Amino acid sequence: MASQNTSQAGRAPSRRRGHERVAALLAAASDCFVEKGYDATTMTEIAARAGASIGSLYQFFPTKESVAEALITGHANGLNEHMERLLAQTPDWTTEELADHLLRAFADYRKRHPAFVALVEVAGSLPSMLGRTIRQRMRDYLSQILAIHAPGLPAGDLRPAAMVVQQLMKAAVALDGEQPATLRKAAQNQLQHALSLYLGQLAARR
Amino acid sequence: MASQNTSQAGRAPSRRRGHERVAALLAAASDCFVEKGYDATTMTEIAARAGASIGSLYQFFPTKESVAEALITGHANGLNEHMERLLAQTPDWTTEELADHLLRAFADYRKRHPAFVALVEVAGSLPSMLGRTIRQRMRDYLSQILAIHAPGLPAGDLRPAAMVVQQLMKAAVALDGEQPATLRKAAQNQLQHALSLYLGQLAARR
DNA sequence: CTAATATGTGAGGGTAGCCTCACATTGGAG
DNA sequence: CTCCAATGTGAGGCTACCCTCACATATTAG
Repeated sequence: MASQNTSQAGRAPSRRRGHERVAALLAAASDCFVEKGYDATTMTEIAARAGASIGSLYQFFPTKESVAEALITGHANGLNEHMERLLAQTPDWTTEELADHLLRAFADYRKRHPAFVALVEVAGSLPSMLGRTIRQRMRDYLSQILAIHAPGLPAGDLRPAAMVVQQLMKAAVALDGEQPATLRKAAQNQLQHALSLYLGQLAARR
Repeated sequence: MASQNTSQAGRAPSRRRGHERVAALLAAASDCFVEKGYDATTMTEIAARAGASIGSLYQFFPTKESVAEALITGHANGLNEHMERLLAQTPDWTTEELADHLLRAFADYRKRHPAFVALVEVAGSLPSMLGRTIRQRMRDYLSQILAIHAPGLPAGDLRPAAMVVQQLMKAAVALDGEQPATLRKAAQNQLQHALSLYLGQLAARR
Protein backbone atom coordinates (compact mmCIF):
# COMPACT_ATOMS: atom_id res chain seq x y z
CA MET A 1 0.00 0.00 0.00
CA ALA A 2 2.73 2.40 0.95
CA SER A 3 5.35 0.98 -1.36
CA GLN A 4 4.60 3.12 -4.40
CA ASN A 5 3.08 6.53 -4.82
CA THR A 6 2.61 7.71 -8.37
CA SER A 7 2.89 11.43 -7.74
CA GLN A 8 5.89 11.30 -5.43
CA ALA A 9 8.69 13.78 -6.11
CA GLY A 10 12.30 12.74 -6.43
CA ARG A 11 11.76 9.57 -8.48
CA ALA A 12 14.56 8.40 -10.69
CA PRO A 13 13.74 8.35 -14.39
CA SER A 14 13.04 4.95 -15.89
CA ARG A 15 11.91 5.71 -19.40
CA ARG A 16 14.12 7.15 -22.11
CA ARG A 17 12.31 10.48 -22.07
CA GLY A 18 12.94 10.85 -18.36
CA HIS A 19 16.67 10.35 -18.73
CA GLU A 20 16.79 13.01 -21.42
CA ARG A 21 14.85 15.41 -19.22
CA VAL A 22 17.15 14.84 -16.28
CA ALA A 23 20.18 15.42 -18.48
CA ALA A 24 18.70 18.66 -19.85
CA LEU A 25 17.74 19.84 -16.39
CA LEU A 26 21.21 19.18 -15.00
CA ALA A 27 22.83 20.94 -17.93
CA ALA A 28 20.59 23.97 -17.46
CA ALA A 29 21.27 24.00 -13.72
CA SER A 30 25.00 23.83 -14.34
CA ASP A 31 24.83 26.85 -16.64
CA CYS A 32 22.78 28.80 -14.13
CA PHE A 33 25.08 28.02 -11.22
CA VAL A 34 28.08 29.12 -13.26
CA GLU A 35 26.49 32.39 -14.33
CA LYS A 36 24.77 33.48 -11.12
CA GLY A 37 26.00 31.28 -8.31
CA TYR A 38 24.04 28.78 -6.26
CA ASP A 39 22.01 31.17 -4.13
CA ALA A 40 20.98 33.44 -6.97
CA THR A 41 19.75 30.78 -9.40
CA THR A 42 16.10 29.91 -9.07
CA MET A 43 14.35 26.64 -9.67
CA THR A 44 12.02 28.41 -12.09
CA GLU A 45 14.93 29.54 -14.23
CA ILE A 46 16.50 26.09 -14.27
CA ALA A 47 13.26 24.60 -15.53
CA ALA A 48 12.70 27.33 -18.11
CA ARG A 49 16.24 26.99 -19.41
CA ALA A 50 15.77 23.26 -19.84
CA GLY A 51 12.51 23.82 -21.72
CA ALA A 52 10.59 22.11 -18.94
CA SER A 53 7.97 23.21 -16.47
CA ILE A 54 8.63 23.76 -12.80
CA GLY A 55 6.61 20.67 -11.94
CA SER A 56 8.72 18.52 -14.22
CA LEU A 57 11.84 19.69 -12.43
CA TYR A 58 10.41 18.78 -9.04
CA GLN A 59 9.43 15.39 -10.39
CA PHE A 60 13.07 14.37 -10.46
CA PHE A 61 14.66 16.70 -7.93
CA PRO A 62 12.66 17.18 -4.73
CA THR A 63 14.77 20.12 -3.66
CA LYS A 64 17.21 22.71 -4.93
CA GLU A 65 19.97 21.09 -2.94
CA SER A 66 19.32 17.77 -4.62
CA VAL A 67 20.09 19.39 -7.98
CA ALA A 68 23.43 20.65 -6.70
CA GLU A 69 24.20 17.28 -5.14
CA ALA A 70 23.53 15.44 -8.36
CA LEU A 71 25.88 17.74 -10.25
CA ILE A 72 28.57 17.50 -7.59
CA THR A 73 28.61 13.72 -7.39
CA GLY A 74 28.87 13.58 -11.16
CA HIS A 75 31.80 15.96 -11.16
CA ALA A 76 33.40 14.11 -8.25
CA ASN A 77 33.47 10.89 -10.25
CA GLY A 78 35.03 12.64 -13.20
CA LEU A 79 37.66 14.21 -10.99
CA ASN A 80 38.50 10.86 -9.44
CA GLU A 81 39.15 9.37 -12.87
CA HIS A 82 41.29 12.37 -13.68
CA MET A 83 43.39 11.96 -10.54
CA GLU A 84 43.62 8.22 -11.16
CA ARG A 85 45.22 8.91 -14.54
CA LEU A 86 47.65 11.41 -13.04
CA LEU A 87 48.62 8.93 -10.34
CA ALA A 88 49.30 6.19 -12.88
CA GLN A 89 51.63 8.39 -14.93
CA THR A 90 53.46 10.04 -12.03
CA PRO A 91 56.42 7.61 -12.05
CA ASP A 92 57.29 8.61 -15.62
CA TRP A 93 57.39 12.37 -15.02
CA THR A 94 60.11 14.79 -14.11
CA THR A 95 59.44 17.45 -11.51
CA GLU A 96 58.63 20.03 -14.16
CA GLU A 97 56.27 17.68 -15.96
CA LEU A 98 54.50 16.80 -12.73
CA ALA A 99 54.02 20.47 -11.86
CA ASP A 100 52.73 21.13 -15.36
CA HIS A 101 50.20 18.31 -15.27
CA LEU A 102 49.00 19.11 -11.75
CA LEU A 103 48.26 22.72 -12.66
CA ARG A 104 47.41 22.85 -16.35
CA ALA A 105 45.54 19.58 -16.63
CA PHE A 106 43.46 20.42 -13.59
CA ALA A 107 42.64 23.84 -14.95
CA ASP A 108 41.60 22.16 -18.19
CA TYR A 109 39.29 19.84 -16.30
CA ARG A 110 37.68 22.82 -14.65
CA LYS A 111 37.31 24.52 -18.00
CA ARG A 112 35.34 21.54 -19.26
CA HIS A 113 33.18 21.50 -16.13
CA PRO A 114 32.78 25.16 -15.22
CA ALA A 115 30.23 24.52 -12.49
CA PHE A 116 32.63 22.36 -10.53
CA VAL A 117 34.41 25.06 -8.53
CA ALA A 118 31.28 27.06 -7.75
CA LEU A 119 29.53 23.91 -6.55
CA VAL A 120 32.33 22.55 -4.39
CA GLU A 121 32.36 25.92 -2.65
CA VAL A 122 28.69 25.72 -1.66
CA ALA A 123 28.93 21.99 -0.98
CA GLY A 124 30.89 22.87 2.12
CA SER A 125 27.89 24.55 3.69
CA LEU A 126 25.40 21.97 2.46
CA PRO A 127 24.01 19.47 4.95
CA SER A 128 25.58 16.56 3.12
CA MET A 129 29.32 16.84 3.60
CA LEU A 130 30.02 16.30 -0.09
CA GLY A 131 32.38 19.26 -0.30
CA ARG A 132 34.61 18.00 2.48
CA THR A 133 34.60 14.51 1.03
CA ILE A 134 35.78 15.72 -2.35
CA ARG A 135 38.57 17.86 -0.93
CA GLN A 136 39.63 15.02 1.34
CA ARG A 137 39.77 12.53 -1.49
CA MET A 138 41.75 14.98 -3.62
CA ARG A 139 44.21 15.35 -0.76
CA ASP A 140 44.59 11.58 -0.55
CA TYR A 141 45.43 11.38 -4.25
CA LEU A 142 48.00 14.16 -3.90
CA SER A 143 49.61 12.36 -0.96
CA GLN A 144 49.98 9.24 -3.06
CA ILE A 145 51.43 11.21 -5.96
CA LEU A 146 53.92 12.90 -3.67
CA ALA A 147 54.88 9.59 -2.10
CA ILE A 148 55.82 8.37 -5.57
CA HIS A 149 57.59 11.50 -6.72
CA ALA A 150 59.44 12.16 -3.44
CA PRO A 151 60.13 8.69 -2.04
CA GLY A 152 62.59 10.06 0.52
CA LEU A 153 59.92 12.18 2.19
CA PRO A 154 58.91 11.02 5.70
CA ALA A 155 55.31 9.77 5.81
CA GLY A 156 54.34 12.47 8.29
CA ASP A 157 55.34 15.20 5.86
CA LEU A 158 53.11 13.91 3.07
CA ARG A 159 49.82 15.39 4.17
CA PRO A 160 51.05 18.94 4.83
CA ALA A 161 52.82 18.92 1.48
CA ALA A 162 49.68 17.63 -0.21
CA MET A 163 47.71 20.48 1.36
CA VAL A 164 50.16 23.00 -0.05
CA VAL A 165 49.97 21.47 -3.51
CA GLN A 166 46.18 21.48 -3.29
CA GLN A 167 46.21 25.19 -2.50
CA LEU A 168 48.50 25.87 -5.43
CA MET A 169 46.09 24.01 -7.71
CA LYS A 170 43.28 26.17 -6.35
CA ALA A 171 45.41 29.22 -7.09
CA ALA A 172 45.85 28.04 -10.69
CA VAL A 173 42.08 27.87 -11.05
CA ALA A 174 41.73 31.38 -9.66
CA LEU A 175 44.34 32.70 -12.08
CA ASP A 176 42.34 31.16 -14.91
CA GLY A 177 39.85 33.98 -14.68
CA GLU A 178 42.39 36.79 -15.01
CA GLN A 179 42.59 39.29 -17.83
CA PRO A 180 44.36 40.11 -20.08
CA ALA A 181 45.49 36.79 -21.47
CA THR A 182 49.19 37.63 -21.65
CA LEU A 183 49.28 38.56 -17.97
CA ARG A 184 47.32 35.44 -17.09
CA LYS A 185 49.67 33.15 -18.96
CA ALA A 186 52.72 34.81 -17.42
CA ALA A 187 51.28 34.40 -13.94
CA GLN A 188 50.37 30.77 -14.60
CA ASN A 189 53.91 30.10 -15.78
CA GLN A 190 55.27 31.70 -12.64
CA LEU A 191 52.96 29.62 -10.48
CA GLN A 192 54.06 26.47 -12.24
CA HIS A 193 57.65 27.50 -11.64
CA ALA A 194 56.95 28.01 -7.94
CA LEU A 195 55.37 24.56 -7.73
CA SER A 196 58.37 23.05 -9.54
CA LEU A 197 60.74 24.61 -7.05
CA TYR A 198 58.71 23.27 -4.15
CA LEU A 199 58.32 19.78 -5.58
CA GLY A 200 61.99 19.64 -6.46
CA GLN A 201 62.93 20.57 -2.94
CA LEU A 202 60.64 17.85 -1.58
CA ALA A 203 62.14 15.22 -3.86
CA ALA A 204 65.67 16.25 -2.93
CA ARG A 205 65.10 15.58 0.78
CA ARG A 206 66.16 12.35 2.35
CA MET B 1 12.47 72.72 -0.73
CA ALA B 2 14.12 69.58 -2.02
CA SER B 3 17.41 70.07 -0.20
CA GLN B 4 16.46 68.31 3.03
CA ASN B 5 14.00 65.59 3.81
CA THR B 6 13.72 64.53 7.44
CA SER B 7 12.68 60.94 6.88
CA GLN B 8 15.19 60.14 4.15
CA ALA B 9 17.11 56.88 4.46
CA GLY B 10 20.87 56.67 4.17
CA ARG B 11 21.72 59.76 6.21
CA ALA B 12 25.07 59.90 7.92
CA PRO B 13 24.94 60.17 11.69
CA SER B 14 25.64 63.58 13.17
CA ARG B 15 24.91 63.21 16.86
CA ARG B 16 26.85 61.05 19.26
CA ARG B 17 24.01 58.53 19.59
CA GLY B 18 23.93 58.05 15.84
CA HIS B 19 27.61 57.25 15.60
CA GLU B 20 27.26 54.66 18.35
CA ARG B 21 24.31 53.10 16.57
CA VAL B 22 26.19 52.90 13.29
CA ALA B 23 29.14 51.28 15.05
CA ALA B 24 26.90 48.73 16.76
CA LEU B 25 25.08 47.98 13.49
CA LEU B 26 28.33 47.45 11.59
CA ALA B 27 29.70 45.19 14.31
CA ALA B 28 26.52 43.11 14.29
CA ALA B 29 26.57 42.92 10.51
CA SER B 30 30.19 41.81 10.56
CA ASP B 31 29.37 38.98 12.95
CA CYS B 32 26.41 37.87 10.84
CA PHE B 33 28.38 37.89 7.59
CA VAL B 34 31.12 35.81 9.19
CA GLU B 35 28.71 33.25 10.62
CA LYS B 36 26.25 32.83 7.75
CA GLY B 37 27.68 34.54 4.70
CA TYR B 38 26.38 37.58 2.87
CA ASP B 39 23.36 36.06 1.14
CA ALA B 40 22.09 34.21 4.20
CA THR B 41 22.20 37.09 6.68
CA THR B 42 19.05 39.17 6.86
CA MET B 43 18.61 42.83 7.61
CA THR B 44 16.23 41.90 10.41
CA GLU B 45 18.88 39.81 12.12
CA ILE B 46 21.51 42.53 11.81
CA ALA B 47 19.20 45.04 13.48
CA ALA B 48 18.15 42.60 16.21
CA ARG B 49 21.77 41.70 16.96
CA ALA B 50 22.63 45.37 17.33
CA GLY B 51 19.70 45.89 19.66
CA ALA B 52 18.09 48.22 17.15
CA SER B 53 14.91 48.13 15.15
CA ILE B 54 14.76 47.46 11.46
CA GLY B 55 13.79 51.05 10.79
CA SER B 56 16.83 52.31 12.64
CA LEU B 57 19.04 50.18 10.45
CA TYR B 58 17.51 51.56 7.27
CA GLN B 59 17.96 55.06 8.65
CA PHE B 60 21.70 54.80 8.11
CA PHE B 61 22.00 52.10 5.46
CA PRO B 62 19.49 52.37 2.65
CA THR B 63 20.29 48.91 1.37
CA LYS B 64 21.87 45.63 2.37
CA GLU B 65 24.67 46.24 -0.07
CA SER B 66 25.44 49.57 1.56
CA VAL B 67 26.13 47.74 4.83
CA ALA B 68 28.60 45.46 3.11
CA GLU B 69 30.21 48.39 1.34
CA ALA B 70 30.70 50.31 4.57
CA LEU B 71 32.40 47.31 6.15
CA ILE B 72 34.57 46.70 3.11
CA THR B 73 35.85 50.24 2.77
CA GLY B 74 36.73 50.21 6.46
CA HIS B 75 38.66 46.98 6.09
CA ALA B 76 40.29 48.24 2.92
CA ASN B 77 41.75 51.22 4.76
CA GLY B 78 43.10 48.97 7.50
CA LEU B 79 44.63 46.66 4.94
CA ASN B 80 46.29 49.57 3.16
CA GLU B 81 47.96 50.68 6.37
CA HIS B 82 49.08 47.13 6.93
CA MET B 83 50.65 46.89 3.49
CA GLU B 84 52.21 50.31 3.93
CA ARG B 85 54.03 49.05 7.02
CA LEU B 86 55.19 45.93 5.21
CA LEU B 87 56.46 48.02 2.32
CA ALA B 88 58.45 50.29 4.62
CA GLN B 89 60.22 47.39 6.32
CA THR B 90 60.87 45.30 3.21
CA PRO B 91 64.43 46.60 2.66
CA ASP B 92 65.50 45.25 6.05
CA TRP B 93 64.27 41.72 5.57
CA THR B 94 65.83 38.55 4.28
CA THR B 95 63.87 36.35 1.90
CA GLU B 96 62.72 34.10 4.74
CA GLU B 97 61.63 37.04 6.82
CA LEU B 98 59.71 38.56 3.93
CA ALA B 99 57.90 35.28 3.28
CA ASP B 100 57.08 35.00 6.96
CA HIS B 101 55.65 38.51 7.19
CA LEU B 102 53.69 38.24 3.97
CA LEU B 103 51.93 35.07 5.09
CA ARG B 104 51.70 35.14 8.85
CA ALA B 105 51.09 38.83 9.36
CA PHE B 106 48.39 38.81 6.72
CA ALA B 107 46.70 35.81 8.32
CA ASP B 108 46.83 37.67 11.63
CA TYR B 109 45.15 40.66 10.05
CA ARG B 110 42.38 38.46 8.80
CA LYS B 111 42.02 36.89 12.22
CA ARG B 112 41.38 40.31 13.69
CA HIS B 113 38.89 41.17 10.93
CA PRO B 114 37.13 37.87 10.24
CA ALA B 115 34.56 39.41 7.93
CA PHE B 116 37.18 40.69 5.53
CA VAL B 117 37.64 37.61 3.38
CA ALA B 118 33.94 36.78 3.17
CA LEU B 119 33.17 40.35 2.15
CA VAL B 120 35.89 40.74 -0.46
CA GLU B 121 34.53 37.59 -2.07
CA VAL B 122 31.04 39.02 -2.49
CA ALA B 123 32.39 42.47 -3.31
CA GLY B 124 33.44 41.04 -6.65
CA SER B 125 29.83 40.48 -7.70
CA LEU B 126 28.57 43.72 -6.19
CA PRO B 127 27.67 46.60 -8.51
CA SER B 128 30.37 48.79 -7.04
CA MET B 129 33.68 47.32 -8.08
CA LEU B 130 35.12 47.49 -4.58
CA GLY B 131 36.35 43.93 -4.63
CA ARG B 132 38.38 44.46 -7.77
CA THR B 133 39.77 47.72 -6.44
CA ILE B 134 41.01 46.09 -3.25
CA ARG B 135 42.62 43.19 -5.04
CA GLN B 136 44.18 45.56 -7.54
CA ARG B 137 45.65 47.80 -4.84
CA MET B 138 46.99 44.77 -2.99
CA ARG B 139 48.65 43.69 -6.21
CA ASP B 140 50.23 47.11 -6.58
CA TYR B 141 51.70 46.92 -3.09
CA LEU B 142 53.08 43.46 -3.77
CA SER B 143 54.67 44.69 -6.99
CA GLN B 144 56.44 47.45 -5.07
CA ILE B 145 57.61 45.04 -2.39
CA LEU B 146 58.96 42.67 -5.03
CA ALA B 147 60.69 45.53 -6.83
CA ILE B 148 62.56 46.25 -3.61
CA HIS B 149 63.34 42.69 -2.68
CA ALA B 150 64.27 41.54 -6.19
CA PRO B 151 65.83 44.61 -7.80
CA GLY B 152 67.23 42.60 -10.69
CA LEU B 153 63.78 41.52 -11.84
CA PRO B 154 62.64 43.05 -15.17
CA ALA B 155 59.71 45.42 -14.70
CA GLY B 156 57.49 43.27 -16.90
CA ASP B 157 57.92 40.30 -14.58
CA LEU B 158 56.74 42.18 -11.50
CA ARG B 159 53.01 41.91 -11.98
CA PRO B 160 52.86 38.16 -12.74
CA ALA B 161 55.07 37.53 -9.72
CA ALA B 162 52.85 39.74 -7.57
CA MET B 163 49.83 37.75 -8.69
CA VAL B 164 51.49 34.52 -7.64
CA VAL B 165 52.42 35.95 -4.24
CA GLN B 166 48.86 37.18 -3.84
CA GLN B 167 47.50 33.70 -4.51
CA LEU B 168 49.89 32.23 -1.97
CA MET B 169 48.65 34.71 0.61
CA LYS B 170 45.12 33.65 -0.19
CA ALA B 171 46.21 30.04 0.29
CA ALA B 172 47.59 30.92 3.72
CA VAL B 173 44.22 32.31 4.70
CA ALA B 174 42.48 29.16 3.49
CA LEU B 175 44.87 26.98 5.48
CA ASP B 176 44.01 29.00 8.56
CA GLY B 177 40.70 27.18 8.81
CA GLU B 178 42.18 23.69 8.80
CA GLN B 179 42.01 21.17 11.61
CA PRO B 180 43.76 19.74 13.56
CA ALA B 181 46.16 22.44 14.65
CA THR B 182 49.34 20.40 14.22
CA LEU B 183 48.49 19.60 10.62
CA ARG B 184 47.55 23.22 9.98
CA LYS B 185 50.82 24.55 11.36
CA ALA B 186 52.84 22.02 9.39
CA ALA B 187 51.05 22.99 6.19
CA GLN B 188 51.53 26.69 6.88
CA ASN B 189 55.23 26.12 7.43
CA GLN B 190 55.44 24.25 4.16
CA LEU B 191 53.63 27.04 2.36
CA GLN B 192 56.01 29.60 3.80
CA HIS B 193 58.89 27.45 2.64
CA ALA B 194 57.44 27.30 -0.86
CA LEU B 195 57.10 31.08 -0.90
CA SER B 196 60.68 31.47 0.33
CA LEU B 197 61.94 29.28 -2.49
CA TYR B 198 60.02 31.29 -5.05
CA LEU B 199 61.06 34.69 -3.67
CA GLY B 200 64.67 33.55 -3.43
CA GLN B 201 64.64 32.48 -7.04
CA LEU B 202 63.19 35.85 -8.07
CA ALA B 203 65.85 37.76 -6.14
CA ALA B 204 68.63 35.65 -7.63
CA ARG B 205 67.68 36.57 -11.20
CA ARG B 206 69.45 39.33 -13.02
C1' DC C 1 -7.35 -1.63 -27.38
C1' DT C 2 -6.96 -0.93 -22.43
C1' DA C 3 -5.04 -0.39 -18.20
C1' DA C 4 -1.30 1.30 -15.63
C1' DT C 5 2.56 3.87 -14.85
C1' DA C 6 5.83 7.50 -16.09
C1' DT C 7 6.16 11.98 -17.30
C1' DG C 8 4.41 16.93 -17.99
C1' DT C 9 1.99 21.21 -16.50
C1' DG C 10 1.34 25.66 -14.22
C1' DA C 11 -1.61 28.01 -10.90
C1' DG C 12 -1.13 29.07 -6.32
C1' DG C 13 -0.15 28.27 -1.05
C1' DG C 14 3.02 29.45 2.25
C1' DT C 15 6.96 31.82 3.64
C1' DA C 16 10.57 35.00 4.09
C1' DG C 17 13.11 38.94 2.92
C1' DC C 18 13.90 43.89 1.59
C1' DC C 19 12.38 48.07 2.28
C1' DT C 20 8.70 52.06 3.32
C1' DC C 21 6.04 54.87 6.01
C1' DA C 22 3.60 57.36 9.46
C1' DC C 23 4.42 58.39 13.70
C1' DA C 24 7.00 58.52 18.61
C1' DT C 25 10.98 59.91 21.27
C1' DT C 26 15.29 62.21 22.24
C1' DG C 27 18.40 65.85 22.87
C1' DG C 28 20.66 70.00 21.66
C1' DA C 29 20.20 75.06 20.17
C1' DG C 30 18.34 79.59 20.99
C1' DC D 1 11.06 76.30 28.00
C1' DT D 2 10.27 75.65 23.06
C1' DC D 3 11.19 74.09 18.78
C1' DC D 4 13.11 71.22 15.42
C1' DA D 5 16.13 68.08 13.39
C1' DA D 6 18.09 63.64 14.50
C1' DT D 7 17.08 59.35 15.84
C1' DG D 8 13.95 55.31 16.96
C1' DT D 9 10.04 52.08 16.00
C1' DG D 10 7.58 48.13 14.01
C1' DA D 11 3.57 46.92 11.33
C1' DG D 12 2.94 45.90 6.80
C1' DG D 13 3.36 46.35 1.40
C1' DC D 14 5.44 44.17 -2.10
C1' DT D 15 7.99 40.85 -4.27
C1' DA D 16 10.24 36.61 -5.21
C1' DC D 17 11.10 32.13 -4.16
C1' DC D 18 10.47 27.13 -2.95
C1' DC D 19 7.60 23.68 -3.34
C1' DT D 20 2.70 21.18 -3.71
C1' DC D 21 -1.14 19.50 -5.98
C1' DA D 22 -4.76 18.12 -8.90
C1' DC D 23 -4.98 17.04 -13.22
C1' DA D 24 -3.34 16.20 -18.43
C1' DT D 25 -0.58 13.66 -21.67
C1' DA D 26 2.72 10.14 -23.27
C1' DT D 27 4.48 5.52 -23.33
C1' DT D 28 4.84 0.83 -22.23
C1' DA D 29 2.86 -3.81 -20.92
C1' DG D 30 -0.49 -7.32 -21.62
